Amino acid sequence: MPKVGMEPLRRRALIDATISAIGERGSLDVTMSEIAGRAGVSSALAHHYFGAKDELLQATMRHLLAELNADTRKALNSAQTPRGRISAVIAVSFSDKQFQPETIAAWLSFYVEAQKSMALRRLLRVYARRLHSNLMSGLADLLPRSAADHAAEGIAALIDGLYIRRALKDGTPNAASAVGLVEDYLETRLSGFRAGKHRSGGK
Amino acid sequence: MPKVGMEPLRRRALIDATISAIGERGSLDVTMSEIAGRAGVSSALAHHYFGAKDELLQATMRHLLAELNADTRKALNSAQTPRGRISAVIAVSFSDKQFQPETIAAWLSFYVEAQKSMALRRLLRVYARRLHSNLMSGLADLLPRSAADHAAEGIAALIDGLYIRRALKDGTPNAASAVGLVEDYLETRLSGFRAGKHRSGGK
DNA sequence: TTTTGTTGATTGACCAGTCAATAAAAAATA
DNA sequence: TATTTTTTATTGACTGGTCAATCAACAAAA
Repeated sequence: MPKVGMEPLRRRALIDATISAIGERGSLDVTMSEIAGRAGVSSALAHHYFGAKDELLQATMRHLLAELNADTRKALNSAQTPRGRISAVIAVSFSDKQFQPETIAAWLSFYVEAQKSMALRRLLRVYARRLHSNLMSGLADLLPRSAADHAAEGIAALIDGLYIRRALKDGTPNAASAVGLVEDYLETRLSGFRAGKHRSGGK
Repeated sequence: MPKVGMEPLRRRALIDATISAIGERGSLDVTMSEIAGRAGVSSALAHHYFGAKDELLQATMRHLLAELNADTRKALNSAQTPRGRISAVIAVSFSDKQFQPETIAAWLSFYVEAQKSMALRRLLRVYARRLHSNLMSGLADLLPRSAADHAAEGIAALIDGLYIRRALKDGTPNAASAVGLVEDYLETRLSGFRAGKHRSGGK
Protein backbone atom coordinates (compact mmCIF):
# COMPACT_ATOMS: atom_id res chain seq x y z
CA MET A 1 0.00 0.00 0.00
CA PRO A 2 1.44 3.32 -1.08
CA LYS A 3 1.95 5.73 1.76
CA VAL A 4 0.12 8.90 0.94
CA GLY A 5 1.19 12.44 1.70
CA MET A 6 -0.36 14.27 4.58
CA GLU A 7 -1.78 17.10 2.53
CA PRO A 8 -5.10 15.59 1.44
CA LEU A 9 -5.70 14.16 4.88
CA ARG A 10 -5.06 17.46 6.58
CA ARG A 11 -7.13 19.42 4.12
CA ARG A 12 -10.04 17.12 4.64
CA ALA A 13 -9.69 17.18 8.41
CA LEU A 14 -9.56 20.96 8.39
CA ILE A 15 -12.65 21.21 6.22
CA ASP A 16 -14.55 18.83 8.47
CA ALA A 17 -13.41 20.79 11.49
CA THR A 18 -14.58 23.98 9.84
CA ILE A 19 -18.06 22.58 9.28
CA SER A 20 -18.39 21.31 12.81
CA ALA A 21 -17.01 24.52 14.29
CA ILE A 22 -19.41 26.65 12.26
CA GLY A 23 -22.23 24.31 13.11
CA GLU A 24 -21.54 24.57 16.80
CA ARG A 25 -20.88 28.30 16.95
CA GLY A 26 -23.63 28.97 14.44
CA SER A 27 -21.62 31.49 12.51
CA LEU A 28 -18.51 32.02 10.47
CA ASP A 29 -16.94 33.81 13.41
CA VAL A 30 -14.69 30.92 14.20
CA THR A 31 -11.01 31.44 14.63
CA MET A 32 -8.36 29.61 12.71
CA SER A 33 -7.01 28.32 16.00
CA GLU A 34 -10.39 26.90 16.92
CA ILE A 35 -10.66 25.09 13.60
CA ALA A 36 -7.08 23.90 13.64
CA GLY A 37 -7.47 22.72 17.21
CA ARG A 38 -10.47 20.60 16.27
CA ALA A 39 -8.47 19.10 13.45
CA GLY A 40 -5.64 18.35 15.86
CA VAL A 41 -3.07 20.62 14.29
CA SER A 42 -1.70 24.09 14.85
CA SER A 43 -3.19 27.17 13.28
CA ALA A 44 0.05 27.73 11.43
CA LEU A 45 -0.51 24.50 9.58
CA ALA A 46 -3.97 25.53 8.51
CA HIS A 47 -2.48 28.66 7.05
CA HIS A 48 0.22 26.58 5.44
CA TYR A 49 -2.29 24.49 3.51
CA PHE A 50 -4.98 27.03 2.79
CA GLY A 51 -3.17 30.34 2.80
CA ALA A 52 -5.88 32.61 4.09
CA LYS A 53 -8.96 31.99 6.14
CA ASP A 54 -11.39 32.81 3.37
CA GLU A 55 -9.76 30.23 1.14
CA LEU A 56 -10.49 27.62 3.77
CA LEU A 57 -14.05 28.89 3.94
CA GLN A 58 -14.39 28.65 0.19
CA ALA A 59 -12.97 25.17 0.15
CA THR A 60 -15.44 24.17 2.84
CA MET A 61 -18.33 25.54 0.87
CA ARG A 62 -17.11 23.80 -2.26
CA HIS A 63 -16.99 20.59 -0.28
CA LEU A 64 -20.55 21.03 0.91
CA LEU A 65 -21.70 21.74 -2.62
CA ALA A 66 -19.86 18.75 -4.01
CA GLU A 67 -21.40 16.45 -1.45
CA LEU A 68 -24.88 17.69 -2.10
CA ASN A 69 -24.28 17.27 -5.79
CA ALA A 70 -22.99 13.74 -5.40
CA ASP A 71 -26.01 12.76 -3.32
CA THR A 72 -28.33 14.30 -5.87
CA ARG A 73 -26.66 12.52 -8.77
CA LYS A 74 -27.02 9.21 -7.06
CA ALA A 75 -30.66 9.81 -6.24
CA LEU A 76 -31.44 10.94 -9.75
CA ASN A 77 -29.77 7.87 -11.14
CA SER A 78 -32.13 5.51 -9.40
CA ALA A 79 -35.24 7.45 -10.30
CA GLN A 80 -37.24 6.07 -13.22
CA THR A 81 -40.05 8.49 -13.89
CA PRO A 82 -39.97 12.27 -14.33
CA ARG A 83 -42.16 12.53 -11.25
CA GLY A 84 -39.69 10.36 -9.40
CA ARG A 85 -36.84 12.61 -10.42
CA ILE A 86 -38.47 15.60 -8.78
CA SER A 87 -39.17 13.69 -5.60
CA ALA A 88 -35.59 12.48 -5.58
CA VAL A 89 -34.24 16.01 -5.64
CA ILE A 90 -36.57 17.02 -2.84
CA ALA A 91 -35.72 13.96 -0.78
CA VAL A 92 -32.00 14.63 -0.97
CA SER A 93 -32.47 18.19 0.25
CA PHE A 94 -34.07 16.85 3.40
CA SER A 95 -32.01 13.73 3.80
CA ASP A 96 -30.41 13.01 7.15
CA LYS A 97 -27.05 14.13 5.91
CA GLN A 98 -28.18 17.41 4.42
CA PHE A 99 -30.81 18.41 6.93
CA GLN A 100 -28.50 18.21 9.94
CA PRO A 101 -28.56 21.44 11.98
CA GLU A 102 -24.78 21.51 11.69
CA THR A 103 -24.83 21.50 7.92
CA ILE A 104 -27.69 23.94 7.75
CA ALA A 105 -25.98 26.41 10.02
CA ALA A 106 -23.02 26.29 7.67
CA TRP A 107 -25.18 26.91 4.61
CA LEU A 108 -26.94 29.79 6.28
CA SER A 109 -23.68 31.37 7.36
CA PHE A 110 -22.38 31.10 3.85
CA TYR A 111 -25.46 32.83 2.52
CA VAL A 112 -24.65 35.79 4.69
CA GLU A 113 -20.97 35.76 3.92
CA ALA A 114 -21.76 35.63 0.22
CA GLN A 115 -22.88 39.23 0.56
CA LYS A 116 -19.27 40.16 1.15
CA SER A 117 -17.38 37.61 -0.86
CA MET A 118 -17.70 37.44 -4.61
CA ALA A 119 -16.25 33.93 -4.63
CA LEU A 120 -18.88 32.61 -2.25
CA ARG A 121 -21.62 34.39 -4.14
CA ARG A 122 -20.51 32.63 -7.28
CA LEU A 123 -20.62 29.28 -5.52
CA LEU A 124 -24.11 29.88 -4.22
CA ARG A 125 -25.22 30.81 -7.69
CA VAL A 126 -23.91 27.49 -8.88
CA TYR A 127 -26.00 25.80 -6.22
CA ALA A 128 -29.11 27.72 -7.18
CA ARG A 129 -28.64 26.98 -10.86
CA ARG A 130 -28.00 23.32 -10.26
CA LEU A 131 -31.03 22.95 -8.05
CA HIS A 132 -33.18 24.62 -10.67
CA SER A 133 -31.84 22.47 -13.45
CA ASN A 134 -32.18 19.29 -11.42
CA LEU A 135 -35.79 20.09 -10.71
CA MET A 136 -36.39 20.93 -14.33
CA SER A 137 -35.05 17.58 -15.40
CA GLY A 138 -38.28 16.12 -14.08
CA LEU A 139 -40.66 19.03 -14.39
CA ALA A 140 -39.95 19.69 -18.03
CA ASP A 141 -41.64 16.42 -18.97
CA LEU A 142 -44.77 17.15 -16.96
CA LEU A 143 -45.45 20.83 -17.48
CA PRO A 144 -45.18 23.43 -20.22
CA ARG A 145 -41.92 25.29 -20.19
CA SER A 146 -42.94 28.42 -18.34
CA ALA A 147 -45.10 26.59 -15.82
CA ALA A 148 -42.22 24.24 -15.13
CA ASP A 149 -39.90 27.17 -14.56
CA HIS A 150 -42.38 28.72 -12.23
CA ALA A 151 -42.82 25.52 -10.27
CA ALA A 152 -39.08 24.98 -9.99
CA GLU A 153 -38.63 28.44 -8.61
CA GLY A 154 -41.36 27.90 -6.07
CA ILE A 155 -39.95 24.60 -4.94
CA ALA A 156 -36.47 26.02 -4.64
CA ALA A 157 -37.70 28.94 -2.57
CA LEU A 158 -39.70 26.59 -0.41
CA ILE A 159 -36.67 24.41 0.24
CA ASP A 160 -34.53 27.39 1.17
CA GLY A 161 -37.25 28.71 3.43
CA LEU A 162 -37.64 25.41 5.23
CA TYR A 163 -33.90 25.30 5.73
CA ILE A 164 -33.92 28.68 7.40
CA ARG A 165 -36.73 27.68 9.68
CA ARG A 166 -34.93 24.53 10.58
CA ALA A 167 -31.91 26.58 11.56
CA LEU A 168 -34.11 28.41 14.03
CA LYS A 169 -35.21 25.09 15.49
CA ASP A 170 -38.67 26.50 15.31
CA GLY A 171 -41.61 25.99 12.99
CA THR A 172 -40.89 22.89 11.01
CA PRO A 173 -38.46 20.76 12.92
CA ASN A 174 -38.60 17.37 11.27
CA ALA A 175 -37.60 16.45 7.77
CA ALA A 176 -40.68 14.38 7.11
CA SER A 177 -43.12 17.24 7.39
CA ALA A 178 -40.83 19.44 5.34
CA VAL A 179 -40.84 16.89 2.54
CA GLY A 180 -44.60 16.65 2.91
CA LEU A 181 -44.98 20.37 2.46
CA VAL A 182 -42.88 20.52 -0.67
CA GLU A 183 -44.44 17.41 -2.16
CA ASP A 184 -47.85 18.88 -1.51
CA TYR A 185 -46.88 22.04 -3.26
CA LEU A 186 -45.60 20.07 -6.20
CA GLU A 187 -48.73 17.96 -6.31
CA THR A 188 -51.14 20.88 -6.46
CA ARG A 189 -48.98 22.49 -9.10
CA LEU A 190 -49.04 19.37 -11.25
CA SER A 191 -52.71 18.61 -10.72
CA GLY A 192 -53.63 22.06 -11.92
CA PHE A 193 -52.41 21.04 -15.33
CA ARG A 194 -53.57 17.48 -15.29
CA ALA A 195 -57.10 18.85 -14.91
CA GLY A 196 -56.54 20.98 -17.97
CA LYS A 197 -56.52 24.25 -16.13
CA HIS A 198 -55.32 27.08 -18.26
CA ARG A 199 -53.29 29.79 -16.71
CA SER A 200 -51.30 32.60 -18.17
CA GLY A 201 -47.81 32.16 -16.88
CA GLY A 202 -46.78 35.61 -17.93
CA LYS A 203 -43.34 36.73 -16.92
CA MET B 1 -43.56 72.82 21.41
CA PRO B 2 -41.73 71.04 24.19
CA LYS B 3 -38.06 70.65 23.57
CA VAL B 4 -37.24 66.98 23.68
CA GLY B 5 -34.13 65.36 25.08
CA MET B 6 -31.48 64.06 22.77
CA GLU B 7 -31.77 60.47 23.85
CA PRO B 8 -34.63 59.28 21.66
CA LEU B 9 -33.22 61.13 18.66
CA ARG B 10 -29.81 59.61 19.10
CA ARG B 11 -31.17 56.14 19.72
CA ARG B 12 -33.21 56.32 16.57
CA ALA B 13 -30.33 57.70 14.52
CA LEU B 14 -28.06 54.94 15.77
CA ILE B 15 -30.58 52.25 14.94
CA ASP B 16 -31.07 53.65 11.46
CA ALA B 17 -27.32 53.83 11.03
CA THR B 18 -27.05 50.22 12.15
CA ILE B 19 -29.53 49.07 9.54
CA SER B 20 -27.88 50.94 6.74
CA ALA B 21 -24.41 49.83 7.81
CA ILE B 22 -25.48 46.20 7.96
CA GLY B 23 -27.26 46.57 4.67
CA GLU B 24 -24.19 47.94 2.99
CA ARG B 25 -21.67 45.57 4.50
CA GLY B 26 -24.08 42.69 4.21
CA SER B 27 -23.29 41.35 7.64
CA LEU B 28 -23.31 42.11 11.32
CA ASP B 29 -19.56 42.62 11.20
CA VAL B 30 -19.89 46.36 11.48
CA THR B 31 -17.94 48.25 14.06
CA MET B 32 -19.45 50.54 16.61
CA SER B 33 -17.33 53.35 15.19
CA GLU B 34 -18.74 52.74 11.73
CA ILE B 35 -22.28 52.88 13.03
CA ALA B 36 -21.66 55.88 15.25
CA GLY B 37 -19.91 57.67 12.41
CA ARG B 38 -22.94 57.21 10.16
CA ALA B 39 -25.14 58.60 12.89
CA GLY B 40 -22.82 61.57 13.22
CA VAL B 41 -21.68 60.86 16.75
CA SER B 42 -18.72 59.26 18.45
CA SER B 43 -18.58 55.58 19.27
CA ALA B 44 -18.41 56.46 22.94
CA LEU B 45 -21.86 57.95 22.70
CA ALA B 46 -23.25 54.82 21.16
CA HIS B 47 -21.93 52.90 24.11
CA HIS B 48 -23.35 55.51 26.43
CA TYR B 49 -26.88 54.99 25.14
CA PHE B 50 -26.86 51.30 24.42
CA GLY B 51 -24.27 49.90 26.75
CA ALA B 52 -22.98 47.01 24.71
CA LYS B 53 -22.97 46.32 21.00
CA ASP B 54 -25.34 43.41 21.15
CA GLU B 55 -27.89 45.56 22.93
CA LEU B 56 -27.79 47.94 19.98
CA LEU B 57 -28.20 44.97 17.68
CA GLN B 58 -31.18 43.73 19.64
CA ALA B 59 -32.74 47.17 19.65
CA THR B 60 -32.28 47.34 15.90
CA MET B 61 -33.95 44.01 15.41
CA ARG B 62 -36.80 45.02 17.67
CA HIS B 63 -37.21 48.14 15.58
CA LEU B 64 -37.36 46.13 12.37
CA LEU B 65 -39.92 43.81 13.92
CA ALA B 66 -42.02 46.69 15.20
CA GLU B 67 -42.03 48.36 11.80
CA LEU B 68 -43.06 45.19 10.04
CA ASN B 69 -45.76 44.71 12.59
CA ALA B 70 -47.06 48.25 12.22
CA ASP B 71 -47.20 47.90 8.45
CA THR B 72 -49.01 44.61 8.77
CA ARG B 73 -51.55 46.00 11.22
CA LYS B 74 -52.35 48.84 8.89
CA ALA B 75 -52.71 46.56 5.91
CA LEU B 76 -54.91 44.16 7.82
CA ASN B 77 -57.08 47.01 8.97
CA SER B 78 -58.03 48.02 5.46
CA ALA B 79 -58.72 44.47 4.32
CA GLN B 80 -62.37 43.48 4.21
CA THR B 81 -62.48 39.81 3.29
CA PRO B 82 -60.58 36.87 4.78
CA ARG B 83 -59.00 36.36 1.39
CA GLY B 84 -57.99 40.00 1.41
CA ARG B 85 -56.36 39.61 4.81
CA ILE B 86 -54.06 36.92 3.53
CA SER B 87 -53.09 38.94 0.49
CA ALA B 88 -52.48 41.92 2.74
CA VAL B 89 -49.98 40.00 4.83
CA ILE B 90 -48.22 38.76 1.72
CA ALA B 91 -48.18 42.20 0.16
CA VAL B 92 -46.57 43.77 3.21
CA SER B 93 -43.78 41.20 3.19
CA PHE B 94 -42.85 42.26 -0.30
CA SER B 95 -43.62 45.95 0.00
CA ASP B 96 -41.01 48.45 -1.08
CA LYS B 97 -40.04 49.16 2.47
CA GLN B 98 -39.65 45.55 3.55
CA PHE B 99 -38.22 44.06 0.40
CA GLN B 100 -35.29 46.50 0.16
CA PRO B 101 -31.97 44.65 -0.13
CA GLU B 102 -30.77 46.70 2.82
CA THR B 103 -33.54 45.49 5.09
CA ILE B 104 -33.28 41.94 3.84
CA ALA B 105 -29.57 41.80 4.49
CA ALA B 106 -30.28 42.88 8.03
CA TRP B 107 -32.92 40.21 8.53
CA LEU B 108 -30.69 37.54 7.10
CA SER B 109 -27.81 38.58 9.31
CA PHE B 110 -30.03 38.45 12.32
CA TYR B 111 -31.12 34.95 11.42
CA VAL B 112 -27.52 33.86 11.58
CA GLU B 113 -26.75 35.78 14.73
CA ALA B 114 -29.80 34.26 16.37
CA GLN B 115 -27.88 31.01 16.44
CA LYS B 116 -25.57 32.58 18.98
CA SER B 117 -27.82 34.97 20.84
CA MET B 118 -30.76 33.72 22.83
CA ALA B 119 -32.29 37.20 22.84
CA LEU B 120 -32.30 37.41 19.06
CA ARG B 121 -33.61 33.90 18.76
CA ARG B 122 -36.51 34.85 20.95
CA LEU B 123 -37.23 37.87 18.78
CA LEU B 124 -37.22 35.80 15.63
CA ARG B 125 -39.60 33.37 17.21
CA VAL B 126 -41.93 36.27 17.88
CA TYR B 127 -41.72 37.16 14.22
CA ALA B 128 -42.45 33.61 13.11
CA ARG B 129 -45.38 33.28 15.46
CA ARG B 130 -46.83 36.61 14.45
CA LEU B 131 -46.55 35.83 10.78
CA HIS B 132 -48.28 32.54 11.31
CA SER B 133 -51.05 34.07 13.33
CA ASN B 134 -51.55 36.91 10.87
CA LEU B 135 -51.88 34.45 8.05
CA MET B 136 -54.26 32.34 10.06
CA SER B 137 -56.49 35.33 10.67
CA GLY B 138 -57.54 34.99 7.05
CA LEU B 139 -56.97 31.33 6.39
CA ALA B 140 -58.99 30.10 9.33
CA ASP B 141 -62.17 31.33 7.67
CA LEU B 142 -61.44 29.62 4.38
CA LEU B 143 -59.96 26.27 5.30
CA PRO B 144 -60.35 23.61 7.95
CA ARG B 145 -58.06 24.07 10.88
CA SER B 146 -55.28 21.68 9.95
CA ALA B 147 -55.31 22.62 6.29
CA ALA B 148 -55.07 26.26 7.27
CA ASP B 149 -52.14 25.55 9.54
CA HIS B 150 -50.44 23.68 6.77
CA ALA B 151 -51.01 26.46 4.28
CA ALA B 152 -49.75 29.09 6.68
CA GLU B 153 -46.58 27.17 7.23
CA GLY B 154 -46.03 26.78 3.52
CA ILE B 155 -46.60 30.44 2.85
CA ALA B 156 -44.28 31.46 5.66
CA ALA B 157 -41.53 29.20 4.39
CA LEU B 158 -42.05 30.49 0.89
CA ILE B 159 -41.72 34.07 2.04
CA ASP B 160 -38.52 33.34 3.94
CA GLY B 161 -37.11 31.48 0.98
CA LEU B 162 -37.87 34.32 -1.41
CA TYR B 163 -36.19 36.71 1.00
CA ILE B 164 -33.03 34.66 0.98
CA ARG B 165 -32.99 34.49 -2.77
CA ARG B 166 -33.51 38.19 -2.98
CA ALA B 167 -30.49 38.70 -0.76
CA LEU B 168 -28.44 36.80 -3.29
CA LYS B 169 -29.70 39.09 -6.04
CA ASP B 170 -30.31 35.94 -7.99
CA GLY B 171 -33.39 33.97 -8.86
CA THR B 172 -36.36 36.14 -8.08
CA PRO B 173 -35.28 39.71 -8.17
CA ASN B 174 -38.49 41.70 -8.27
CA ALA B 175 -41.20 41.89 -5.68
CA ALA B 176 -44.00 41.47 -8.18
CA SER B 177 -43.01 38.00 -9.26
CA ALA B 178 -42.40 37.02 -5.65
CA VAL B 179 -45.91 38.07 -4.73
CA GLY B 180 -47.16 36.20 -7.77
CA LEU B 181 -45.47 33.03 -6.63
CA VAL B 182 -46.91 33.16 -3.14
CA GLU B 183 -50.37 34.15 -4.33
CA ASP B 184 -50.30 31.30 -6.76
CA TYR B 185 -49.43 28.90 -4.02
CA LEU B 186 -52.23 30.23 -1.89
CA GLU B 187 -54.67 30.03 -4.76
CA THR B 188 -54.01 26.38 -5.53
CA ARG B 189 -54.23 25.58 -1.85
CA LEU B 190 -57.58 27.29 -1.52
CA SER B 191 -59.05 25.99 -4.76
CA GLY B 192 -58.75 22.45 -3.57
CA PHE B 193 -61.24 23.21 -0.86
CA ARG B 194 -63.57 25.59 -2.59
CA ALA B 195 -66.91 24.05 -3.42
CA GLY B 196 -67.72 26.11 -6.48
CA LYS B 197 -65.32 27.54 -9.00
CA HIS B 198 -65.10 31.17 -8.18
CA ARG B 199 -62.45 33.28 -9.71
CA SER B 200 -61.43 36.32 -7.80
CA GLY B 201 -59.61 39.01 -9.67
CA GLY B 202 -56.36 38.64 -7.84
CA LYS B 203 -55.08 42.21 -7.48
C1' DT C 1 -25.16 73.12 40.74
C1' DT C 2 -26.93 69.07 39.35
C1' DT C 3 -28.22 66.65 35.23
C1' DT C 4 -27.62 65.60 30.44
C1' DG C 5 -24.83 65.29 26.33
C1' DT C 6 -20.55 64.46 24.24
C1' DT C 7 -15.86 63.17 22.99
C1' DG C 8 -10.63 61.94 22.60
C1' DA C 9 -7.64 59.03 24.34
C1' DT C 10 -6.62 54.71 26.18
C1' DT C 11 -6.80 49.88 27.48
C1' DG C 12 -7.02 45.11 27.00
C1' DA C 13 -8.26 41.29 24.35
C1' DC C 14 -8.34 38.83 20.32
C1' DC C 15 -6.88 37.13 16.04
C1' DA C 16 -5.13 36.52 11.05
C1' DG C 17 -1.12 35.93 9.10
C1' DT C 18 4.24 35.44 9.09
C1' DC C 19 8.57 33.34 10.06
C1' DA C 20 12.40 31.04 11.61
C1' DA C 21 13.39 26.75 13.35
C1' DT C 22 12.97 21.74 13.80
C1' DA C 23 11.88 17.10 12.62
C1' DA C 24 11.04 13.53 9.63
C1' DA C 25 10.64 11.38 5.15
C1' DA C 26 12.22 10.88 0.26
C1' DA C 27 15.37 11.31 -3.21
C1' DA C 28 19.79 11.68 -4.84
C1' DT C 29 24.53 10.58 -4.56
C1' DA C 30 28.58 8.27 -3.37
C1' DT D 1 24.31 0.36 1.57
C1' DA D 2 25.39 4.58 3.76
C1' DT D 3 25.58 9.36 3.12
C1' DT D 4 24.14 13.81 1.99
C1' DT D 5 20.58 16.77 0.07
C1' DT D 6 16.04 18.13 -0.76
C1' DT D 7 11.34 18.17 0.06
C1' DT D 8 7.52 17.84 3.11
C1' DA D 9 5.39 18.36 7.62
C1' DT D 10 4.91 20.91 11.60
C1' DT D 11 5.06 24.23 15.31
C1' DG D 12 5.88 28.13 18.94
C1' DA D 13 6.55 32.62 19.14
C1' DC D 14 5.77 36.98 17.35
C1' DT D 15 3.64 41.12 14.84
C1' DG D 16 0.47 44.39 13.38
C1' DG D 17 -3.91 45.61 13.29
C1' DT D 18 -8.67 45.94 14.80
C1' DC D 19 -12.19 46.79 17.91
C1' DA D 20 -15.38 46.80 22.06
C1' DA D 21 -15.52 48.97 26.11
C1' DT D 22 -14.00 52.48 29.69
C1' DC D 23 -13.00 56.84 31.64
C1' DA D 24 -11.83 61.28 32.73
C1' DA D 25 -12.85 65.53 31.15
C1' DC D 26 -15.46 69.18 29.15
C1' DA D 27 -19.69 71.70 27.56
C1' DA D 28 -24.23 73.03 27.84
C1' DA D 29 -28.96 72.83 29.78
C1' DA D 30 -32.05 72.87 33.52
